[in-house]
Order: sequence, then structure tokens, then C-alpha cells
Amino acid sequence: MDKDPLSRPARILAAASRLVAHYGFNKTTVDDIASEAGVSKGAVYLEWPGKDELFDALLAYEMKRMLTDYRGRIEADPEGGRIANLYRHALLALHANPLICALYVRDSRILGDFVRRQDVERYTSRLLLGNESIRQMQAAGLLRDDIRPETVAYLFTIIALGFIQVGAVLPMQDVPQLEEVAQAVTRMVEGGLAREGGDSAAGKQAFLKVLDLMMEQYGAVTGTESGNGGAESKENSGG
Amino acid sequence: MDKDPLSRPARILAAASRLVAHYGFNKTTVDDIASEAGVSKGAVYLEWPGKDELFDALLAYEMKRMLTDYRGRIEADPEGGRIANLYRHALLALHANPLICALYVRDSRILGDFVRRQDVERYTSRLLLGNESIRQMQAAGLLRDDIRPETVAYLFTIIALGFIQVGAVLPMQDVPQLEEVAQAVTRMVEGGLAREGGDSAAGKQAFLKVLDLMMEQYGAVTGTESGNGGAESKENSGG
DNA sequence: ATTTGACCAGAAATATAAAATCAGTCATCT
DNA sequence: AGATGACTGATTTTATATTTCTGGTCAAAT
Repeated sequence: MDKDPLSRPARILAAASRLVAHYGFNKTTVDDIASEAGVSKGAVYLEWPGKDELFDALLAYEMKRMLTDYRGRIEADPEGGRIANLYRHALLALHANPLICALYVRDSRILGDFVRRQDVERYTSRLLLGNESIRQMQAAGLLRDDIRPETVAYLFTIIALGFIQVGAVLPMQDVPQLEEVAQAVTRMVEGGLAREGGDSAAGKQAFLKVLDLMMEQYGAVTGTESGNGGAESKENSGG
Repeated sequence: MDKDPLSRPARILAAASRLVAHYGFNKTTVDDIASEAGVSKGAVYLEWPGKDELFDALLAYEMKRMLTDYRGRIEADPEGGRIANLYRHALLALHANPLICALYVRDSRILGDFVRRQDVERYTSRLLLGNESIRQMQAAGLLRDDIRPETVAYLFTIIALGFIQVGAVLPMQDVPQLEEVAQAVTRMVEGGLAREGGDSAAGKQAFLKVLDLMMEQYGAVTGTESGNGGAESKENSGG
């Protein structure tokens, strides 16, 4: 721990991520973040003009981590271009990032007053598979086209919502492994929405391009140069 | 309105249902309920010893309404015994009853302090398709048996959760019709979880028996003798 | 025998003041 | 320059007093 490879802003964001994901925006002070990152409070204000801007940068940082994770999962999957796998990886990448989950479901315990001051819509609006991507999948013959793209997007939103919140609101006695649930969702999407014989490889490439565009949206967040952000392998199943 | 066919306790419960669904348990006073029902406060205490007991009766009343509605939908559907339709009707019956929805997702804005004093688990635990029913469906050859019943139940819970909450947490720009979403869910379940060639009629009969058992659990709530409770045709799609 | 609504005690909401916390600054140190 | 942390005013939290509200009762009315 004597030499942290991450740049200072990245260390601050990582510290903020840990604290905010646990205590929420309101209960996390700039002092907390600074000492967690091993710097002084002044150092934080050398990077960002205020707490709101830091939190803005944090969300962009986490979004990039999540998208990087998502991209990795798709690339590693030979059938990653199929709609069911695309959605499955989206669910898992989302699930692996508590802060983006909180953002997605607008968890006011985490977002606190920030949700009132800032516009969180721009993050959640094109978070999962958007209407355009779904249309693309239909064009590539990977998704049935006798169902409106808006309906598919809505359905995907519903399942993602439930997927994220089920642990928090329903402490069920028998919680299956995360992988098991993800497989069941995949099977449902594959069986009910996918189309046979589409060009999976083309679909993957097309979607990776969409992901790249989304990544660009969040700009070069200060201090994410070292590594991909390390968002992988954070999958605990229970709630 | 000069002669209400409902008995007094039923009128009180119906009034309570309207008020509690809108204002929540905490903000609905016994006086409010009494005047909404057109009786005095004393009359309420002639039926139930206290507010908690009234609310208990209200939940049982609404549960019976929802189950009656559910039963009606299944009976009216020639293919109502298939797992996808069974689940679809469950979603729609659930969606049509705001109070049971609130109970299902433990909406503290509606349940208020009641959730702390009373055990709401006993309602939600066997609300939707339970593990036993799912096993039954597998035995009847209507559901693939290469997936654990617990996983199916969990998946159904996830989708129901998202289905209920999507309107509240995500004011999307393009909200499809309720029927359209329900059909998409049906298609997914049918394509991904159902099995070809099971005995649909037997499945329906078996499940109707389960429903009857559930209904019995909630006993003869005072004042539900007239009609089935009138839970049908209350489907607005938006949130 | 039913039903009512004024009444009461305790709970909840509101108001006010005192204490603690925190976002942001900047003189100082390295 | 680069970084720090004591300092400050505004905000939040805590504590306390006061008022309003509401669950439950019961003598009186129907």
C-alpha cells in the first residue's frame, strides 16, 4: 500500500465510490472522502470546484467502469452478440456496480439531495439497451420484429428493476445463485424474444460500437488512465 | 346511492381501501374511513377492536378481491392452465389492486407503521406462484424441469417487482400499453420456461384448487357476501 | 338493541433555541 | 508550484416546549 498506482483524482473517486455506495451522498462528507483517499480536503478542491462536481465526476467514473465491465463480458462471450446474452451481461454488469444500481432505481437513500439538484435522467435514459440498439438487433435478425422496440426496452427495464431491488425489498428464504437467475433470464429472452439464425458476430460488433459511443459521452474522467478501472469480479449473489 | 347493497363492514372496508391506497395507513384516520363509508366512528369500533385489526381485515379483504379477480381471469382463459398464462394473469390481477401491490413491494409510504407492528410476511410469502405450485406445474408437464422451482419463483418475483414499480421509479417517455407488456412477458415465459404438450386443463384445475385453499386462508371476511368484490376491469396502463 | 359523536389521554406534528457538523477558503508549510 | 488543515459561516442535527391531531371510550340519542 506504500505506492498506489492510481492517480490522485482516481484514488479520490475510488474512495468516494466506496463511501457513497455505503453511506449515501448526504452522509458522506468531503473530509471522509479525503481521508479515505489519504489526501487532504484541500486536495479534493484542487481537482473539483465543489462536492456536486465531484459527485458528477464520480457518476461518470462509475458509469465508465460499468460500461468497461459490460464490454469485457460481451467480448469474452463467443455468443455475446445474441440479444439474450447482451441483456444478460447488462444485468450482471449493472448488478456488479452498486452505485449505478442506485442511480438506475433512483435510490434516494444513496443519491440523497443530489437527485434534486442535478439531472440524473441523462444517465439512466440510455443506460441499458436503448430503443435504437434494439432496433439494430431487429435489423440484424437477432430479435423478433413482431414486437415494438419500445416494448422490449420497457420489459428489459422492468426485469432490471426487479433484479436490482429484489434483494432489498424481499428477503426471501431461498435465494438462488446470481448465475442461476441470470441463466434463467437468458433462457427466457432467448426463447421468447430472440430470432434463430441472426448474425451474432455482426450484432456484437454493432453493439460494441454503441458502447464506445456511450463511453465517449462520459469523457476522459480525470484519473482513470491507469487500468480499466477494475470493475470485474465483484459478484456476490445474495442481497 | 340511497341504498347501498354492501353490508356495513364491507362499506367500511371499501372506504378504507380507497383512502389507504391513496393516503397510506398513517395518514388515514378512523374518522376519515368512517365518514367516507357514511357511518360514525363508533360503528367502526363495533366491527373491529382497533385500527390495526381493521387494517388486518382490509388486507384480507383485498387479498380475497385480488384472488377472486385472478381466479376469474384464469377461468375465462381457455389456455389459462399454461404456466405463461397463469403468470400473466397473476401479474394483471396484482397490478389491478394497488393495495396488494403496496403490500407486495412493502411500500412504506402506504403501509406506514403497520409494517413494523404486524407481520406482513404471511401475506407476501405465498402471494404469487409459490414453489409448490411451480413443482405441480412441472409434474403436469407444463413447465421445464431442468430449472429449479425456487429459481422460477425468484424470477417471477423479480418480474412482478419490476412490473409494479417501473411506473413509480422510472417515468419513461414511451410507456407501452399494459396489455402489450403482459403479452411480451407471456411470450418470454412461454418460450423460455414452458414445455410443449402438457395437460393445460389439468394444470388449470390443479391451480384453481390451490387458489381455493389460499382463499380459505383469509377466512370469511365480514361483509363480502354481496358479489365477488368487484375487482375486475380496473386496468389503466400508465403510472 | 343500535348507533352516534362529544370527550379524553397519549401520540404526532410544529415551533424555537442551542449545539454540532460540514462545504468551502486560504494563510502557511513543504 | 503543490499540498495542507485550521478556520468560518451556513446548514443540519439535537433538545425542548407547545400545539394539534387522533385512537379509543361511553353516556346519551335513536
